[in-house]
Amino acid sequence: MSYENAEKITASELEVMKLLWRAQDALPVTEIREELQKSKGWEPATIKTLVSRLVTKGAVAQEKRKVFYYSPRISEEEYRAWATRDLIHRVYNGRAHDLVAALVHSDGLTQEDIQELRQMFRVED
Amino acid sequence: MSYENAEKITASELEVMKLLWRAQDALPVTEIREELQKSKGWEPATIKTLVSRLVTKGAVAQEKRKVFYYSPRISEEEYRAWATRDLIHRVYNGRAHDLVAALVHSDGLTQEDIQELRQMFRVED
DNA sequence: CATAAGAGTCTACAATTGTCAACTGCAATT
DNA sequence: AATTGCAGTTGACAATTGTAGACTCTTATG
Repeated sequence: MSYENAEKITASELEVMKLLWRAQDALPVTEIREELQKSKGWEPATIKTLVSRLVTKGAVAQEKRKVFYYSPRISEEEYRAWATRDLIHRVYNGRAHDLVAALVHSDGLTQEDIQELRQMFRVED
Repeated sequence: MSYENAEKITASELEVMKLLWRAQDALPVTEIREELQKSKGWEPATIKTLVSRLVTKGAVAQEKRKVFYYSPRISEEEYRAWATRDLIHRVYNGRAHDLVAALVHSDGLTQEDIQELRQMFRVED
């Protein structure tokens, strides 16, 4: 499933997705709750809502066992690709290379990053 | 004024900002309206709302003449920097170079883009 | 088997966003 | 001076988002 036509994932929902992406297997709500309660300070109810909305949106699959187990239906890479294209269109008027230019000139990259990127560009052909 | 503490600019509002960034001088609503009515099909009321909200948010300045003239208070570069940092944090867990990696591997860049980027990285030191 | 914990579902509610209409006052034109 | 058009302001309203409580039904445990 590509992210193309999927509904938009919101910032809060994205935190759930990131957790699911990090996990290798499907997770029961229990684990999702434990994690996000600690890291985000969210109430269990909030977490349950987010997971439900993600299921409704088709971004997360639920698998019935004793209890539902949840796993991502879109990969982090797909989402990243979409989010990046979205940024390029919305903010950079579709010019991908303007984004990279901005990156290079910003202080967002460390000297090491720049080195790495050079490496990357050398390797890519 | 840096964008750091400014309130978030929404997608619709961004269209107004882009117009103001393109214009060299401050613009009266008349011109903003004409442009966006054509390009976006928005009603005058909608456009007026967006401009007002941007003024309230501090993203746009109004200068009193016969009629108010509007101009950006934050530059496109500042906004781009902010939006890009935001993407990197939200989606790439703070790893700027992961973003570039994704870009390089995506089909978002043409072969020419890649050439250009190489150039960029060569020049940058 | 009775009971408690908590997963799953439903409902809620304020803030934000996308869209726009109505009113009000000034300014140009007759 | 009277009229008309439109800038500026206020209000509106539905959809989305962030955040969470309440209720129900299942399942593990005494």
